[in-house]
Amino acid sequence: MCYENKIKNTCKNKPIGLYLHLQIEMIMSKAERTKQFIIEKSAPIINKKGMAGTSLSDIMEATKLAKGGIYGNFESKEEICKESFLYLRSQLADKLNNAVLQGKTAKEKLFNLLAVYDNQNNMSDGCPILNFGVEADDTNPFIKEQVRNAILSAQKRFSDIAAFGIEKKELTAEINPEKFSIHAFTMIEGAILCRKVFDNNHQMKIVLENIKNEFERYVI
Amino acid sequence: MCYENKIKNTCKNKPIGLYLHLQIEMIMSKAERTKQFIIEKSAPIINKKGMAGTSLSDIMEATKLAKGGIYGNFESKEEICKESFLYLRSQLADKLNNAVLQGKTAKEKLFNLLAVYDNQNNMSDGCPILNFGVEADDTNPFIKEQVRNAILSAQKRFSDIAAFGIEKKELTAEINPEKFSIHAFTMIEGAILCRKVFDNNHQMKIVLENIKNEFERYVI
DNA sequence: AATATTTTAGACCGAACGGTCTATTTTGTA
DNA sequence: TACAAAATAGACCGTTCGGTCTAAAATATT
Repeated sequence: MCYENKIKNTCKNKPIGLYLHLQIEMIMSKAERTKQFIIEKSAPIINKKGMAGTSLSDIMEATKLAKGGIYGNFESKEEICKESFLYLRSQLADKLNNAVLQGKTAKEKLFNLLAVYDNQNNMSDGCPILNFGVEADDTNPFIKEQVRNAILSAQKRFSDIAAFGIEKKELTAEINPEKFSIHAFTMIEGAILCRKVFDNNHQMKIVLENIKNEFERYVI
Repeated sequence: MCYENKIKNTCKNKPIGLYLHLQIEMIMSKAERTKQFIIEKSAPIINKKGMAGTSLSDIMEATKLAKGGIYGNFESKEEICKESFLYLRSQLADKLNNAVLQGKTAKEKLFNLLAVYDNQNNMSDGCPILNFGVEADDTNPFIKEQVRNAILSAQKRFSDIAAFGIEKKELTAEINPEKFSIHAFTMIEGAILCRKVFDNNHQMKIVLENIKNEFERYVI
């Protein structure tokens, strides 16, 4: 069976295009593009059904590729899981980092950041930190370590905002950036669990309001 | 192969013993006792490795029973998973409820309750709400519903304490029991994730301190 | 357009999966 | 102690698992 039109083949010798992602596509070999394609199709499924719960046939179906097409690009299902987590993590991190960058004041930065968590479309199959973290903690040391890094980055986003607020005399020095970041992050992860289990955003709203209140308590 | 000494067989006609669990053992048939035995051995494994990640051979190994011994008492692996969750949930609920009962004042009740969450031995393979909730949300409607119930019970424990505090004039009526319970519960679940991923209790300590502070803010 | 290289399809593999069934053992009753 | 009923062992079942391999197809190079 032919598999043309599955992955558009961009000739290496084409003139450099206007858009970064097209340039990247051009630099990438066919195999690299297929690899990326497999990750993009697999990641949401693994995020949803879990690593153990996702089979190779799930991945074959999502990509419309046969076994050979998968294993020509990855050496194991495990590798697909690892790369899927890194992909999901960076996708979400980009959104969160952008949101922070859009704000000028500490308050704007925080509120923008919280808005990303508020909108479940930004993590429609759940938070990869939560999903992979819960599954990997007892079974997969590599992913466990990646989740650790992801949590620290996520918390640093919060503590950086608090520190920025202190520096800009927007907040009193009494706020403890580390503690604030831990309160915010843990509550949000708990609220993500509740959002998935209850299929509504009720508890998330209350949690985000509480984080805002904690912040406002230190506004000068 | 013989399997005596695996499960002590208590004769139905023995005089009623002093201890409730022995009485219960006597009332139970052999099959009921074996069923309970299988759950007790399987639940920690399923809690740890997940439902999809636990195989029947894992359960056979843990119980030292053959396939027939398992399937004579359960009709599917799914049923073992369901009953394992209910078992883990009730085990933990008992500890938490007891802790609350030991306290006389609202403050004592809350601090006792938090102490249970603080001690990771009380949930050595992780929180079943978190573990089962994350896996079941997209794949298992029955367990998803049970997790919903478990979350509501866990949160009610917190809001009941706040309401009790108001009633006893220990707290101002300004505390919102529902919101307080959501802040506390979501933060603790997030902290449990961090505890498992970082293999330490650092963030849990900070979270519990924050919950206490929120409570103390309303103490009259 | 011809050719060398890369990539993919899909048949194939052994192992492990969840689950069934019957002969045998253990248990409860008398 | 004998016997009926209940419970278990383990061989067996078809299916699916993750993974390999080769011939064919697509791609890159000339």
